[in-house]
Amino acid sequence: MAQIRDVAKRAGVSPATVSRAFSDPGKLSGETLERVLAAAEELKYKPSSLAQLFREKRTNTVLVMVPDLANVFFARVVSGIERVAAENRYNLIVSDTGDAAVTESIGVEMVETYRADGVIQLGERPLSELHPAGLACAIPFVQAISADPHGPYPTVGIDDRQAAASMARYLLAGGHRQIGVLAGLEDRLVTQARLDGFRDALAELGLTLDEGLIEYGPYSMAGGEAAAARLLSRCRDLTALFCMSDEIAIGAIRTAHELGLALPDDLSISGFDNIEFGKYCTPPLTTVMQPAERIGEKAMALMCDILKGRPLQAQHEMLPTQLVERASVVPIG
Amino acid sequence: MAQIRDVAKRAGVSPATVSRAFSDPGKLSGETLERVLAAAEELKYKPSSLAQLFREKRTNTVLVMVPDLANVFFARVVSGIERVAAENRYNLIVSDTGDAAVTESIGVEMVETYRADGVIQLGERPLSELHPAGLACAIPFVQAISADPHGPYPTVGIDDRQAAASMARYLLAGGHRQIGVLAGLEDRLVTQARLDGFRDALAELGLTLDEGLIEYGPYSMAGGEAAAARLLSRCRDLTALFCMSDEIAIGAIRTAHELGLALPDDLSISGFDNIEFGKYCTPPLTTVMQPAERIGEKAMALMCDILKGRPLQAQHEMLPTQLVERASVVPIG
DNA sequence: GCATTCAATACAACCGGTTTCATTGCAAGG
DNA sequence: CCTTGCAATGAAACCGGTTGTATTGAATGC
Repeated sequence: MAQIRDVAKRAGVSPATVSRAFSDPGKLSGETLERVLAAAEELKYKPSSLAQLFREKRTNTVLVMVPDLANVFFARVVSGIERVAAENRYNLIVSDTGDAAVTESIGVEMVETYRADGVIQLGERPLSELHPAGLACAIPFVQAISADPHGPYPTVGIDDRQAAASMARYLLAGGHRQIGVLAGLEDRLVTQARLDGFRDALAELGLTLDEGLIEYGPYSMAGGEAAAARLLSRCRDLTALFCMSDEIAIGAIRTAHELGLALPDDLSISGFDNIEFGKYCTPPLTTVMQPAERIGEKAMALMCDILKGRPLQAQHEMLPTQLVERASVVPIG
Repeated sequence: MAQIRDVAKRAGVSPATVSRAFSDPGKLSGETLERVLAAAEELKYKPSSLAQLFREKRTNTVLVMVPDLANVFFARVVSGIERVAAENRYNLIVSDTGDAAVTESIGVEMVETYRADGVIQLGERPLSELHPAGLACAIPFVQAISADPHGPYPTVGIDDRQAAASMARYLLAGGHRQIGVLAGLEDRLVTQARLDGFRDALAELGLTLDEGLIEYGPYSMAGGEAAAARLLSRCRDLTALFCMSDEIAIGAIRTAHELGLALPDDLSISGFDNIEFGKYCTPPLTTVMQPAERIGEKAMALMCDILKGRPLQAQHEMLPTQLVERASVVPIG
């Protein structure tokens, strides 16, 4: 691979001039510029990113920490991040953090050792636990999805409480009163926020949530399948299931089918997220749309702002959700 | 951030000694080593990866080019790649190439400009088209999924022809003779390979494939939905649908439901890939398991071999598939 | 006791760009 | 005509590690 010195020699100029030909062409006389570019072209010269980045002390790379890459919802968010990253000529290092609790520290280390300029965290694993004091300032950090809007760092997500409340109202408007809740993992903020939303909607009708109708479990199809089995065997008079994610709902649908229930007439089931599969369920899943790609795009845009030193317009972006009416929820009776 | 010189000064040694303390501790006397490590610890010294990589002319990074990140199947492959990459301390730059045809060249450029050490390409987009002459030698390159086993570079995948044949035999053994084929995109090698497998199975019974029963379309749920609609309106006596991917099959199931068909009795539908959602379809999808994670793992392992200069055991890995019997295919009658 | 050898460590070059500062040369102004 | 100023370019330092080579000193052998 040709180097800058080779080009300089061929063009009869100094390396500095070649460097300037690319970074600040206006500084050169037209004739010199032409000669340099021609020489670079002939030698197929491309600056070594490694050398450039070393000099600049930047990596042009953002680390994205994903709890589960195989999860369609996260994959869509990453897809959105990817788009904006490409536009801004950033690379993405994608790390599947799995369920290990320690992995956050690698994010900090990646930045400290100059492997990434910033970290985007998907899902709920606040780095602040590890760097309690002013993490937001210490390293460029953005959290997306199920973010704590009261945390110290910028976040992008939806108003989980509001969104859950809207779905709950929809179920209640259909006359449902015995509504089981297939919540996700109990210790997640997002779970609590959505439960709060559900309670809000109940409260508007003067009702309260029967804690016995809540069944917790992993945010996955298998988790939903199992949770539904537990809940449905315990409570036999439910008319609807409020699921905290589409995957949980899909698992619940399977369980319901296996119990011989006719959906949606015997049991209404609602989801959350609006993953593509929902449309292809039997019956098609009524759910709350979360703008996954746009959340990713916004998160990366925020990261770009931070990295370029621009002031943030907002610390906590809340993107609009939308209730998607399909066939899995019907009015009672 | 503390630098190597700071540590050297504090430990009363030269920077070279500090460097060796990490890269080759055996070279130092026990006492010196201890002093250096203590100093590094106190200053919280971490070597700058940027400087190291620049010196080494390596990036410790592999570029993964994915046609569609939001596709669950690809996501699982990436997940497998990720695992092996992490084990070998490689970073992944993930690039969603979308449907643009030119994006391959960025892979080459990424390597040439020292942004990545090698490229793993998922799906069918042979870089060889751009670098016809001995690409395999020019840059470290591995292709996974629907790979051409006769190409010039290492590949990891399955025996598509064989796998398709096994599913076809299963359908035929169930007595099906009027089998529609929801093929993917016609111009893909993988599509042709699976069609060949289907023909093989027919030939074993002295039958030939009626080209009129093939319907091409995108490898997606929407594609399957549309293709099924076209095929089913054209051919009314089909007893089974052989789909080239689970997503296509899922789309077909939706169409069949909408046409009022009772599945699987009126129509058997088979998939290909074994994505998680297949198990949760109604009816649960009979399909061919492709070991997505293992393909990813193997692809990254191959890449590691190449990058470490180890000889490859095999140029073309074919991982075993397995027929997954569920409820969407039943014998005729 | 002196030469030889080897372990331990320091010195300095190097990776390939970018950038600061110095230098040159030409044009404009007094 | 000489000075001043600016545009264009070159020389060299620099980023922060790694590594080849030189150096030192102690141990070993004869």
